[in-house]
Amino acid sequence: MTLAAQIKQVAEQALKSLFPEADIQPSQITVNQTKPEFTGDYTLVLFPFVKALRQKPDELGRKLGDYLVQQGDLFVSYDIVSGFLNLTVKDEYWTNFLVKEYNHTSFGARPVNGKRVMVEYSSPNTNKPLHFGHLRNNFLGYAVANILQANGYEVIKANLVNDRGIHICKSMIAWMRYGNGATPENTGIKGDHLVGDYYVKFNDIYKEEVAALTANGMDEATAEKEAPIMKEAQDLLRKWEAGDAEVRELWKQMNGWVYKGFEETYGRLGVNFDQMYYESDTYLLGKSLVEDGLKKGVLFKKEDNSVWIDLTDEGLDQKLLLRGDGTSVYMTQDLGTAQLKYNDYKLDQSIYVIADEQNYHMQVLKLILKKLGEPCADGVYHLSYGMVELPSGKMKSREGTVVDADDMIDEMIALSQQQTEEAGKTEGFTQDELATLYNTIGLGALKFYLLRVDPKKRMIFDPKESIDLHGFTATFIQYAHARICSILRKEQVPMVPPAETFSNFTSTLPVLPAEKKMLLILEQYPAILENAGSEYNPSLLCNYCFALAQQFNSFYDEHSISKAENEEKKQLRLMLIVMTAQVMRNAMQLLGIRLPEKM
RNA sequence: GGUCCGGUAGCUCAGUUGGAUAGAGCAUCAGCCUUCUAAGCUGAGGGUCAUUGGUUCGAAUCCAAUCCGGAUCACCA
Repeated sequence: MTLAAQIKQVAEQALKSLFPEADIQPSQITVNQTKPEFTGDYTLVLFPFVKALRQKPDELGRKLGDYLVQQGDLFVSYDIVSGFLNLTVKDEYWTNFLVKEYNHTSFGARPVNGKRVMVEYSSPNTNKPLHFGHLRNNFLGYAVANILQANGYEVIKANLVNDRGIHICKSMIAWMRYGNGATPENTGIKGDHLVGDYYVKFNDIYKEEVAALTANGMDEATAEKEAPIMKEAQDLLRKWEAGDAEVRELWKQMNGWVYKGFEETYGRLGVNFDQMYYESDTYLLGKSLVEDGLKKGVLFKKEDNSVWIDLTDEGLDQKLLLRGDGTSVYMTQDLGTAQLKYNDYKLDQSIYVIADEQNYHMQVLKLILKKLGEPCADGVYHLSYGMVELPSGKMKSREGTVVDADDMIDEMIALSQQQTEEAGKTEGFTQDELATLYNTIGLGALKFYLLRVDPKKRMIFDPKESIDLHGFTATFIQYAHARICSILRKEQVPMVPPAETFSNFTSTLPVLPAEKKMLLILEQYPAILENAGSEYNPSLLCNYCFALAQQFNSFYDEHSISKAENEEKKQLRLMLIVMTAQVMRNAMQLLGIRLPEKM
């Protein structure tokens, strides 16, 4: 149990035994960390009780404070400041905590809870390369999956690839018309980029053709439908659906190029998947669900034979589930895929990492599953995140106004190289080690930049401003970690010392303020990790790690570790920094960010 | 128009069920490297928490209304 929770419990007990006649609700008890300008570690707010107990705040505080200090073994003293009971925890608690946990490699992780959850993320279209917005999705999904795992869940990372449909046909038709047999091999262009180039080409030609038609007097709406290249793309889609061998062959080939490109990018990003789903396999699913729904009377048919669900009593609209000709729509296949996932893995929870533009769709999906009585319905959770936009607005791959993911990675690595060289910190590294270091710093900065903001908030990225390597960044945390490792190397203490290393440590001296600040924050890690899991919010770990590194840097500045005042302080501080580095590594690893031992 | 999300320092963002004088980073300014890594530390300036009203011992936080920004409401995916 966390210290804050313990204090809450002890306070409740104290109130009950001091005022047995009063009705104290646990929810009334608020325990906060004491503000730095007051003495104390944790603070109990007295106001909620003054009325019920008919006590003046300060009197109540004295009674409570006396009781807590005398009866319990947690506090050494208390202080009352206008209605706030500031409690100081015994040094003994802190040193015991440190000795017990300093080399605990999985500190904060929770035991397996027997629940299985799928995190679907990335889910790219195969007609273009990944851009900056996809990065947020990938980092978020990967981090949330790790965080849930650390919270005891069995996690399956899934990727539902949108490999069929009109978008890929657009790339295909442009390649057929203008490609001259271009391949990644004979052009040297990465496969996903090559296919993306033809997607852009399609849109250029399409625009020209529409312009030509309107110039001849056709109205725009008709022109958009009648443009030859669009009709050819649609024709291609029909052929694809009919199983035309030639079309399928080209489709397979071009998708193959894209997959190879994606694989490379995923590798650089450090993300991976346990289960791939392809829409070409799943797009026909869901029809049987619709049939069942009709039988159950949950769905209804219109005159033209199309199938609908009425959600007006939920404040929503009617939603189409099957076209008049019996073909399925997006929602139909999503229903089927939800069922498929559930049947494949018997999931307790199914998380979809999808941008907030699909909030309505996901809300409706869950609702329909519920109305159909599907067991997977309750577990469906939309992890909705805000889109990454440019100062000029949304990124549009059709118009080529995107920040490409591969380019961004290259830029970040180059930036970290440049700044490392400028700082003159390249000595003592081999070329290979430097390459690894630049990668660690560059990708760390990129990931942290995208993960540090509350997922549901949209964010604006200005490509003109490079991502900072100072302040609230991964670099800051990496640097603190490297400093710790440097001390440990010097003192010949392993990163994870065996239990006997500090077995002769005994605590006799007071814990100093800077030391206690670190212990306070370290003790809070398990609670932060749990929160990050229950809220699906990696940014909590970003904030936490930054605060921890900040605290360490202040500590480092104020107290020497190697040349501590005496042996006891040296040992205590070594344990302190061992644990700090361990917690940093654990938390950052969940975010997919590595911490160098030297930088 | 309906629904949902957001509005906190010049900029980017924290602020965990309502708690003390609203905090970080960037940028600006002033200090700190014969001492474990200065990618760091210390300090200063900078705020009508969009607006108004309400709830109460207490509101950035809860409620209502208004203003601004965004998303969505397809026989698209």
